[in-house]
Amino acid sequence: MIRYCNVALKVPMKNSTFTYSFDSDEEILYRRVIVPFGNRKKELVGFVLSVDDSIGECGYEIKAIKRVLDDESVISKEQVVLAGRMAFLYKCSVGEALSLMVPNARREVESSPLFMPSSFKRIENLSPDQERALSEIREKRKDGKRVFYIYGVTGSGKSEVYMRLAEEEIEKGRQVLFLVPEITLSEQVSSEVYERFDKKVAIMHSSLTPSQRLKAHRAIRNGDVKFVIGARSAVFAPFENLGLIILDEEHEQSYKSGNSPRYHARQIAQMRSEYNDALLVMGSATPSFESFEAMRNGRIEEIRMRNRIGDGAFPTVKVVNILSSRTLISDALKTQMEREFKEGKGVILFLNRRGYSESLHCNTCGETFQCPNCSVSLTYHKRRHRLECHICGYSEKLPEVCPNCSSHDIKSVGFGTEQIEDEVRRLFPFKKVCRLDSDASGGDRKYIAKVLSDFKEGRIDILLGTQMIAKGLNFPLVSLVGVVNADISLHVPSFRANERTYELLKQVAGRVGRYRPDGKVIVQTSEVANRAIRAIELNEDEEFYYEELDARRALDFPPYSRLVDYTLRSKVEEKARTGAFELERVLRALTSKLEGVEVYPATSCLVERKNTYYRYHVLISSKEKAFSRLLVLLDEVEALYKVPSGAYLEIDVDPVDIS
DNA sequence: AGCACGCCGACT
DNA sequence: GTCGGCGTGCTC
Repeated sequence: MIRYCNVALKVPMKNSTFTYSFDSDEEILYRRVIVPFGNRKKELVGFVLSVDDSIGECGYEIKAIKRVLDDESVISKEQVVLAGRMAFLYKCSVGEALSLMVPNARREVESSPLFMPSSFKRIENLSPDQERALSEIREKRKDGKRVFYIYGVTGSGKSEVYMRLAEEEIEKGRQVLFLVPEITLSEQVSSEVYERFDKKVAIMHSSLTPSQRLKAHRAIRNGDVKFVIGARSAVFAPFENLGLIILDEEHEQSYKSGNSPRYHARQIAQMRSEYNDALLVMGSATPSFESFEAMRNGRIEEIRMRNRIGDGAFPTVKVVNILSSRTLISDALKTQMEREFKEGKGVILFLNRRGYSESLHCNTCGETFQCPNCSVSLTYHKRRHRLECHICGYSEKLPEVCPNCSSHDIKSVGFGTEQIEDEVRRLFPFKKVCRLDSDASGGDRKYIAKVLSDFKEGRIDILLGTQMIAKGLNFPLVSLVGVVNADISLHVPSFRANERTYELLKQVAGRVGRYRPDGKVIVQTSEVANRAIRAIELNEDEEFYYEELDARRALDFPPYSRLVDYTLRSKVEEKARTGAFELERVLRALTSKLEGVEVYPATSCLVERKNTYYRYHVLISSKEKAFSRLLVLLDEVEALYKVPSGAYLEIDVDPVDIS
């Protein structure tokens, strides 16, 4: 019998579902099929979303499904609902959203600093904070609350709270999803997880092979797996009976996807929690402003954990003004390092910039060495004798002379970890120094693990690194962390600069003092009066949030507004620019009657040219109450605005950063 | 996003 | 005269 199917295709059109006929009695709902499409050479893979015996009058020819790919359904009702909600929120097609949820699709790259949950071993004696957190969540859950946030300092023992909740859910026969910023589980930690959950565990590595991935999906879907741990994309795992989602390190940017559809794992987790009536427990020592505000107005239940387990104490923070300093390492930092060495202890130095110097300039003609593909200067990497673009990866041999005027008089401006390494070796010639950043490690997990264990065991005196050493790692013996320059994150032109700086410093400070009372943090900065710096110095966390929130409210920025960012790119600058102005006009007209929505003038992006593309963007800000009506209106953009040929339009709803 | 159709410039 | 540039429009 001939039946008619709605098939969702992975095409970037508003309506991505098309009707195809299918001449067989085979059950094909929620399976993938191969269909012809337009005049394309290769046929497309689509998802069958519904099957009907008849179809109404239509003005087009209905083509037949060529082949059925699966012998069972590969998506669930929940995932179809989720894809629909994603299409509406992120302005992608249903087919694009669904493609994220099946294992075979080319896997997206998830990148973020190292993350190592300390341990998943069961702790028998809970701290008072842990006991209270658990009973509060249980109580309020009974009262119908579903979304919780464990706002707890580093070392307060959030992990064990998560694990207890997970055990309880699994006991009830439900499944648990544990989201982390990045999976870098050591052998030891993963075997702890397997042991704790009776091997009914799936660890969603970014480096799983397609067949391992498929196997994991099957096991999750048929319930063999009870506990899934994974990064961003694991939020789409095909649970049949989801009872709990844990979102650890909620503030982490890596939860937001960098490519279309630009979903946020936190938002997806919210949707799935709602659909399944599953408990959602987020946690961090430095909540995002969105979540802080949500706790404040009661949309999320706040669970505080203010105390460190055992003898852990908060490090004392000393801020050193380097505004007029000529040295990279201040006397204060140097002196304290010497003291640490006298006690036989190691020191961590943190700097948020790779390479030797930020850029090179010719003193004769004034030329700055720029990337040929991007509008940024090239970073000098001394060890490799190369200039590199940190945006597109372009790299060239260090020129002997200025390519513009052949002068030898070239100076470097700004410093990175390589230069600090040289300086530290000069200051402490007899100490063992090791630099750990993505250049030094080359992403080699083994090498990283070796360096970290060498440092922990005292074979390295000074560990110098970027973000890579700032997060999640734990160094029990270290009592001094030096932040070489906190200005770098402060000076990025973003409304989140303070938030990012605060978060980073707090995380860095969390590396010391977890198990000791004498931790010290020295922060070198030229902005000693900055709110984020002051908050770290004085340990005034909530004050910082309140002050920064006031500033956000005054400017109508998140969390007091929602943002939608359209970016138009083209290799021809004129097309990108005029195209963006036209888009601005269309958006303005479209939203003119909508109260609480503002369209900002089109401007070039912060990095105007990226990977040979010129980029312009149009930003829309919306009050929460107008946001869903805005989303409805934005569905019209495709029809009202035609993208110039050779130009590409991308949309980012709730961007974490506007660039 | 593809892919073909279609209408104007310099080549065997 | 044709090859081919990429602007335009459609895809069940």
